[in-house]
Amino acid sequence: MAGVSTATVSRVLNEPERVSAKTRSRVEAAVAHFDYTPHFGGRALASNRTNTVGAVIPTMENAIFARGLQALQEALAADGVTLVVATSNYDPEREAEQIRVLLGRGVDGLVLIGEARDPALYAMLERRGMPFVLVWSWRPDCPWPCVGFDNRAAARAMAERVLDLGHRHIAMIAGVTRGNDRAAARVEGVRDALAGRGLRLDESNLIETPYHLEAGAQAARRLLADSPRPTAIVCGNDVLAAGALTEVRGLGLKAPADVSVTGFDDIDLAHALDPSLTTVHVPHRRMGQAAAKLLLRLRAQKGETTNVVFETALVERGSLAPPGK
Amino acid sequence: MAGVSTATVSRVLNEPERVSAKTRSRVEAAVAHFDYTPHFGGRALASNRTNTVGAVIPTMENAIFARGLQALQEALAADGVTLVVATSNYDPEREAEQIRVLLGRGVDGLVLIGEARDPALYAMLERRGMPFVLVWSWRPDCPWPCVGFDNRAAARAMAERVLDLGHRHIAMIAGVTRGNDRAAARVEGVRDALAGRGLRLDESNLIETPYHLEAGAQAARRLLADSPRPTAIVCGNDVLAAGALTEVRGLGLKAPADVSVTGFDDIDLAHALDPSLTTVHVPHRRMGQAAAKLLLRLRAQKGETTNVVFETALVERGSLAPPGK
DNA sequence: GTCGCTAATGCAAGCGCTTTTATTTTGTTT
DNA sequence: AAACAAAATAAAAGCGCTTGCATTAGCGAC
Repeated sequence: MAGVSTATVSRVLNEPERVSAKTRSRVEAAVAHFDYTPHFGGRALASNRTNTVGAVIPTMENAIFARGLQALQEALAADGVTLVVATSNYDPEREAEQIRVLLGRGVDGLVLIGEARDPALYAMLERRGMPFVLVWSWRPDCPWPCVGFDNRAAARAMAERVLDLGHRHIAMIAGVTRGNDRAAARVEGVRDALAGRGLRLDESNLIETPYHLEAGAQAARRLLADSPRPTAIVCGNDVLAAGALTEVRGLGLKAPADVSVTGFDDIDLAHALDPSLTTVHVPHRRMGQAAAKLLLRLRAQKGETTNVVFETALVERGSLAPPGK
Repeated sequence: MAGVSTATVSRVLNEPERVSAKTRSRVEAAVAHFDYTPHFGGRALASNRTNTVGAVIPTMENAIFARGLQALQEALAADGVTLVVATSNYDPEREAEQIRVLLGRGVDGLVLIGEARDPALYAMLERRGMPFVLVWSWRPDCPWPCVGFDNRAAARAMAERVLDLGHRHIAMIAGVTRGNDRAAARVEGVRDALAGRGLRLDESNLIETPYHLEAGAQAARRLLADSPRPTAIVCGNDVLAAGALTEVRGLGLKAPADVSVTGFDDIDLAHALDPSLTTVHVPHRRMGQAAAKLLLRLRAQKGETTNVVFETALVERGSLAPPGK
């Protein structure tokens, strides 16, 4: 209709500046008239690019990843890149499988949560030259491009604050650490803090459990049945902490008077609780944006990779107080 | 390597039963050996199918859609279909744009939230023969394939329960109704209930606001500044209700003694609150599964479409009580 | 007007797969 | 063992786009 070859149409769509203004407007008119959309497959086949990146997250069901993901998506969209999200349900095998699915879908980049992962998988990604970035996790000498924060140091800081307030009998409700370096690092951080005061987190004071409200509640029930009761429960995550708080109330106890509770992540819900939750604030959105930026850079040129580390902040709210207060 | 033509490889991958066991295993060995993944673009180009469906949701940031989406994704994955999610941030123009992006990505089906939408958009989808299903919304004579529940009836039932308990001065915090039929239907439902008792929801007792904790809190502050105070605040959504509850506490009032609060959606958080939230339970997961099933059917054959309606249930928890109790 | 140079466009060769059609192999029947 | 049918495989033609290269148009200088 515009009286030009398909090559010109292609150029109008992809590099408009290479086409004269006159032809371009004619082509654009035809495109608009026929409501034409380029065929994705043809495009992918010819250019060997899909302008798609994939992310595998543990779950969409709790809000932990939602905000960061949203920011990631927005930042990618600004560069015309679409985000495809898959979930692993915190299962390493399932994660590997989902990564394969995404590769099969021709993504040209990956965002993965955390670092703990079969080396063979990393090898495969490198062999294929697939750019990827790890988010949510960071440690001083991580060999992969990553954007995150120091889970261990943050957990340590939180536990130290709890100790500073005078707590000595501290229990922890952690996420499942298998295949989850963040959960594991948070446990280590708490151990670090306790060790600094000559204390230790023995087995009876540490419960690992999936990140669900109900699981947090159950864990709290078990911990609080102990005698003497712990005076503080440090949780690996806000959802667990929310569950714990609910259970504290359910047992007829008062937080923080009878037992203090702390969380991690600072999801919205944290200050809707009563008492509002003392937790570790994590800059979800900025992490998502930084991840997008880094991944786009990796994709464009195999340039140097600069890992990005964010600071976390301890947010003190009502759920933490000195013991017996 | 397997000594067969590409045609045979293709068959092994797509219709294994059409290939003899011997050749098949040879091909599979070669596939495994070279870690071969079919090229997505080639596939899409040749078969004109991407095995991808798109969903446009308002936001990932609050948990409302997370669970349903997760279920949708799982159900689609069981059929080898990948879900691509885009967000509109409750903005109709942005939604239209995202739909175009997804079409451009060659999705072969769409899941959209709610029904309110430019007719031209529906026309375009039909013209292209693009299968789609509407979720989260249902009304008796919806002309499009939909899977949802009757928001209006559910809101009405909730408001009637509030009235039954003796409340007469009822206020409402609703979501923004522009381009959001669910939010609008919920307001209508509350109006219906009030009208049934000869009452009405006048302007000073209805605040429309985005679905955020903080917005809910602010709205509650304004409503509770009224004199006399409303004895019950019906919220269009659990997040708003959580914000309202926080504010009630912040004002030094007690729920439900001074003011009852109700929500809608029954997100997890609802029973972690104190008081726990009386709300309308919505079968998110089942909705997601049903949407997947319907969409896959539509995609396979342009057969008859049976809309699916789910029942909602009023879940009474601590935040609702008779006035002054 | 012709020439040379650059900018704009067209030509045509794939990209890696699926699918129809043709051919070969295998198995069955007589 | 020949003849045939059925099953398995190969051959080859695209699918709709991008892109390197060839061609043409446009334009200023002589």
